[in-house]
Amino acid sequence: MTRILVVEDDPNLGQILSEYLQLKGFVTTLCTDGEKGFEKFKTEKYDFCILDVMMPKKDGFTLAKEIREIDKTIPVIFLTAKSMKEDTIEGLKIGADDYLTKPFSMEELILRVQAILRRSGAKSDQSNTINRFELGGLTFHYDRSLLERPSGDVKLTSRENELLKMLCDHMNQTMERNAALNAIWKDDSYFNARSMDVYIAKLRKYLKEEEQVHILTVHGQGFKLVKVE
Amino acid sequence: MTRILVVEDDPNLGQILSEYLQLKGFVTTLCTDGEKGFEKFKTEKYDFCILDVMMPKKDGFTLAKEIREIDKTIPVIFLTAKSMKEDTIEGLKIGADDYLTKPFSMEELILRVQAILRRSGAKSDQSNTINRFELGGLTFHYDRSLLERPSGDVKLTSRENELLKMLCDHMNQTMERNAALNAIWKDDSYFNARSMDVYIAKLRKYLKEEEQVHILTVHGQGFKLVKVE
DNA sequence: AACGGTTTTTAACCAGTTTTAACACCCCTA
DNA sequence: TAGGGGTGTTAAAACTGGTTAAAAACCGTT
Repeated sequence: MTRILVVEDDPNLGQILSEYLQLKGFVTTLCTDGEKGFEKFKTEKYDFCILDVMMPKKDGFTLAKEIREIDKTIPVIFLTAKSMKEDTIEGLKIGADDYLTKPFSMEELILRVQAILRRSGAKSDQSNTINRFELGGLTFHYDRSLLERPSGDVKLTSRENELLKMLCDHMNQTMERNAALNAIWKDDSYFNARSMDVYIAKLRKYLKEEEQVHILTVHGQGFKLVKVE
Repeated sequence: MTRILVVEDDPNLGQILSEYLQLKGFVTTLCTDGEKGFEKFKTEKYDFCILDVMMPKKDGFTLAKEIREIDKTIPVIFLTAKSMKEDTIEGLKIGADDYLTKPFSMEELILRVQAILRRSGAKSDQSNTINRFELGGLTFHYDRSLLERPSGDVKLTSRENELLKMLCDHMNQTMERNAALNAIWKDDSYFNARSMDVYIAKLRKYLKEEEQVHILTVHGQGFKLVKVE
């Protein structure tokens, strides 16, 4: 799971950006100015920042500088309206990982984010991710692809494992179909969608014995892993 | 020391490039087509790639794709005659770190190389590979091709040794099939893939007595050496 | 060059995983 | 309440990997 902090003062663009990233399987937080962005960054854990350069109250460069004081290695992409030389230089000094000049295509943004994540290696995906989930009387170990149950453990296949992980990451929230498909199947085609339905059925079978936990469908949207305390 | 692989089909440009980089303190290898470039990459260790996009036999994108299967994090700069949009997208998909459109100044190239190296951190010094891995109650000595076990040590053959090393280097992450095949077998053909499966089975047999450690398969992707603490 | 032991590849068959397909059912809306 | 799209379920098909053993390649020694 990759959590992205999006700070963009244009609410429309910010919304579109945020939703598109979620569709592609990322978890995002949107802030509309630099100060709010910094508050968010201090209270929650993020793996990636996408920052507008020109913003009221606190500009993107200043924000990046402050963020980098807390986390020196977090990847940062700047969004900038102009492609001026001094902007580029300034950004590089702070340690920007990439630049996008408005207007840009969503596809290009996604590709750049993925390129940077690939380069920065698995260290972020690794240490940040939760590996153990308590599901009532069951325990799910993502790293071991194992679901521990009183009635006997289940070795999960990789698809089962990824899907259950994603449901757990969205515990008590709706996990959108397209987000899961893009994150796990890398493509939200019709057949992959049906494939996912098959896996949901399998997971339901595994979880059946634990009454406190079940996967419910949100018609037309996705699935929700519900845990009753 | 930073070793740069330069693949450029124009011998004049390639020569100038190569010499200029050497002047700046880099160690370079020049290849004049994609196939030769890939051969070089497989047999020697590099820290950086500068690839021409349009080349005979094997273009820069294809080459980069193959290189990235072996080393996912190695920085790549493309040299391209045109600055077309689809080229950019295609390059980003593969994970380009930067672009230079011909003609470019040598100075600009150097600056971009340095910027990327600064960004990707001081991990260029990989000449010191780890030789000893603790696998629960077992100890794997790569340099001695030896797996120490309570029940008796195992002398590993070179394929066993390389494969176990690669799994250990990717501890708790997925080691991709193609990456291993290209790195160890130097070729990801069908039969080599099957050969690898045979070796995975052998390693599993050696590791069987240690419950904390096992190789699990990530269907369609590769294998993951998991260590439970 | 021929031998014997070791390592690696090839082959065949089997087992497990994932996708596709088909059909039934449900939910929403016109 | 009829219709269409979304979902549940099951089973077969397609694909990928596990296992074993024999064949081939390799290597040092004679």
